[in-house]
Amino acid sequence: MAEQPYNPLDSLVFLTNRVGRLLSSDIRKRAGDDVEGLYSTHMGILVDLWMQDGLRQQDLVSSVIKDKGTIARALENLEKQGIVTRETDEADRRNKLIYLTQKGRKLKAVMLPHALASMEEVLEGFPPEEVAICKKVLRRMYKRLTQKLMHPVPAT
Amino acid sequence: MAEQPYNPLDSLVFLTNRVGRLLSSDIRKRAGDDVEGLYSTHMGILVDLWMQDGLRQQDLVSSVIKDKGTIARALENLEKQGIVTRETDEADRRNKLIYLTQKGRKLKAVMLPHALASMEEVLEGFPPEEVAICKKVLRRMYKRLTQKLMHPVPAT
DNA sequence: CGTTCTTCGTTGCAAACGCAACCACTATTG
DNA sequence: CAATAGTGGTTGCGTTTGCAACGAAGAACG
Repeated sequence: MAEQPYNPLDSLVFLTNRVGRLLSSDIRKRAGDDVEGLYSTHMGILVDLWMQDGLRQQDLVSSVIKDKGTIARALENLEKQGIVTRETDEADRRNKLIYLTQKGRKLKAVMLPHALASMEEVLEGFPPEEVAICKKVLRRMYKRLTQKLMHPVPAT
Repeated sequence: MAEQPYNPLDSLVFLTNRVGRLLSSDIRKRAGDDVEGLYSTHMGILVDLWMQDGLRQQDLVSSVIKDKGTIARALENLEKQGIVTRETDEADRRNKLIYLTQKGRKLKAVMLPHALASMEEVLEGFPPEEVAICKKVLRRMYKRLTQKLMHPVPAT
């Protein structure tokens, strides 16, 4: 079999994964004590709740893309830290609705400057219109991938 | 304090992390049994070795962005599976050089079609020139972030 | 209604992870 | 060339993770 030509640097799978990890890691370093005890799963959950408070636990599972058990225990942890509360949905008692506490909402204001500072440094000197297109493409990919997750295409 | 306006969908940290995870997850599903027993850390290591065989273990630590212990044990696992070999570098006996076995190289050919199929589906209908710009921006970010990792800027 | 099927959250378990302490080897300095 | 500092890899420990089995609540069907 011929050698497969494949350069990961040309692959969006590789690039998004590595850049994502590096950015998270950079922001985490900047934040230092501000994120004491907050793991990447916790951050993922928080970001979702910052977008929309009161999500169902199941929404977080599909959004953060981790196991339900993992999310359950991460929420348990966040609840202990006083960052979120979990309430049974009385309209459908199977669901639990997750709400940020004041402390949880405050964390957003704490994290934001670190994230902005990191992005500014990394993107310095990049043509803004190219960055805009990059975001646009990623947003479209994100949308399509999450939709696919909801309605998986049966094997053909 | 005023409410912080922040939409994660505008943030490259959020987008790269989520899209990266979703793509990996999609490819993993497609690959099925082909990646039996291969975790994300393993895949990260393999991709690096596919780019350049015979890397030092330390190179993998900084590239995959995981703890040295984690990489050490992942390599131990891959070695047991007969996918890589580890040899002490006689030029500097502190280093260990990691080489793909034939089985390890073969995995590249196995994974590639899954990755390509996934990307094709996700990017269907996207303007190619926009995708190209997206990759270009990510590549630049990747380069800058890894360089920063090697030569961290002292706190100012 | 009662039975069955599905969805959502929890829990037990083994594997993987990050952190820190450690050992082996090399480089640097006097 | 001896003493010290620095780099690379391993190992122990507590925590997190994914998987699978389970239980509780609602939906669908007769």
